[in-house]
Amino acid sequence: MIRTRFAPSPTGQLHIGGARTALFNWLFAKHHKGSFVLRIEDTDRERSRDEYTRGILDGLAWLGIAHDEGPFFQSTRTELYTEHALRLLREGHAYKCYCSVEELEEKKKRALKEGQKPSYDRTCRDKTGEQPDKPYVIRFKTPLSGTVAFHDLVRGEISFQCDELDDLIILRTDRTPTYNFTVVVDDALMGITHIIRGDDHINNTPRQIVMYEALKFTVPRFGHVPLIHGKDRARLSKRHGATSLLEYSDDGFLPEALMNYLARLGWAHGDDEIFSKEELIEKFDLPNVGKSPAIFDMDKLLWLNDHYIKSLPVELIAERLTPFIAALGHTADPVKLIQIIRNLQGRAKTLKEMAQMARFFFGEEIEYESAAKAKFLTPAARPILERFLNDFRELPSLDEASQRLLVETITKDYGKKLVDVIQPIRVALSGKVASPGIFEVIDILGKDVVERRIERAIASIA
RNA sequence: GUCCCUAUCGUCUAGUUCGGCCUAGGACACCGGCCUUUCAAGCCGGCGACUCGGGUUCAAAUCCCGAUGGGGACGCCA
Repeated sequence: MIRTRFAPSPTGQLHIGGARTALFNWLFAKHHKGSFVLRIEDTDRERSRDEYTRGILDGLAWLGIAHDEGPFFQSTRTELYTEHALRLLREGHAYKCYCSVEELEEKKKRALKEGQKPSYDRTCRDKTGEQPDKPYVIRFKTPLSGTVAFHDLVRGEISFQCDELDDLIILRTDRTPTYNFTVVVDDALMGITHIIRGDDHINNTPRQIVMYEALKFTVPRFGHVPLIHGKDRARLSKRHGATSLLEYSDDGFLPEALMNYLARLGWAHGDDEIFSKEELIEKFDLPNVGKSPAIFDMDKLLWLNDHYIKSLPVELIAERLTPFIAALGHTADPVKLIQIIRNLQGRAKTLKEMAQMARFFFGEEIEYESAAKAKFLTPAARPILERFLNDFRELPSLDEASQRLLVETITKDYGKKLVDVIQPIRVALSGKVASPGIFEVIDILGKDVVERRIERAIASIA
């Protein structure tokens, strides 16, 4: 059975790149009827924070990615790593290194200056004898020669010369394990069959493979997916806008849209653009993943979000929109809310924007946009509004046909165009020059509110 | 500096495995038109790319080599 994992470190928010890696792992596992494991790599105790772990968990849940096993925390598994590190030491695959941080820093600087690669010079590799009073780290004995090659599931053959690799620290002075070691131990012990991760890990792969071999573990398959870049073609970071997954939630994006977008970043299935979660599981596979980095394109995400706002069931949109309405200080009548959404679908690209647009449907007082008032709430418009108000009071029904007849009659009587009558009304009711269809607005607002707002608009002209 | 990865419209990509069906397809964005009570949406149309140079071949976006561009990695971070 295929087993994949997502192994973030809780040293920051779950960002778009991480989320996509998680998504690919999850889709790959689901596609092959396998299992998806979540593991939190919190071996850096300085920088790991519980709030980030929570953020990662919440983010994945929001996106709709559910892990089958875990979350496992590396901080609870330290004995395991120590045990295997000691085993390597015993079997001659690792050694104690007494070099101090300062010495190493010095050596590196010198090497770089002389145009050499800044890797560890293996001073302690062949030293014999203990130095009981000195602190030490345990380093892995990387083979000195030969090549390490592997078949990458998205890139094909990749090989490295062993002399490019240096002897990595696997246990720190304080006996805590380091990343390249824990990842090997855990992936092996957890039975991970396919490691799908960002291509920034390609360089780590040969180092890890030699450890798998020394530990006599089965080497898993690797697939390195390209990183996501910002507009400047550099790795995505804070300055590229919303980078935490949950920020997209707060900004009014739908998880359906984000999942669809993320999946299409670096992966394609012919010319298809729209994929439900089920379709993604059915169609996703590693051979279709591209090799070059993709640039995050907000416009396309917005387009997809817009698409899902229009196509998901209104009830679902209502449920998702409610918190945004609440954030603006309003509560919506469920029936009315559905009506409002139907009129705003196709106009708003995000839930946040939709709530903003829906604002005038709520509350008693509305504010006029100054440009709108200046242009349409004019002395010239006053008689039209008065006439409308007068006739509207007598209107027996708010259905579109009755309303249309009324507005058209006024238009004809004044020798105007439809737009000349409707715009002042629109501003009177919404405060803005742009709104959903005016008859729909009137219907949603209801007779009383319409009358009061027209009265107020007339009074405002004065 | 060294190593590794990568290269089709502005962006995401199809096509590359098995060279001809590619005068390179789709989508986003952009521009124009239609529709129209505003704004959107929708519909129709337009702009727009095989990084470059050598090969191989009757034929190359597709295969080979090189250059260049871009990215990543070189931590007692993950």
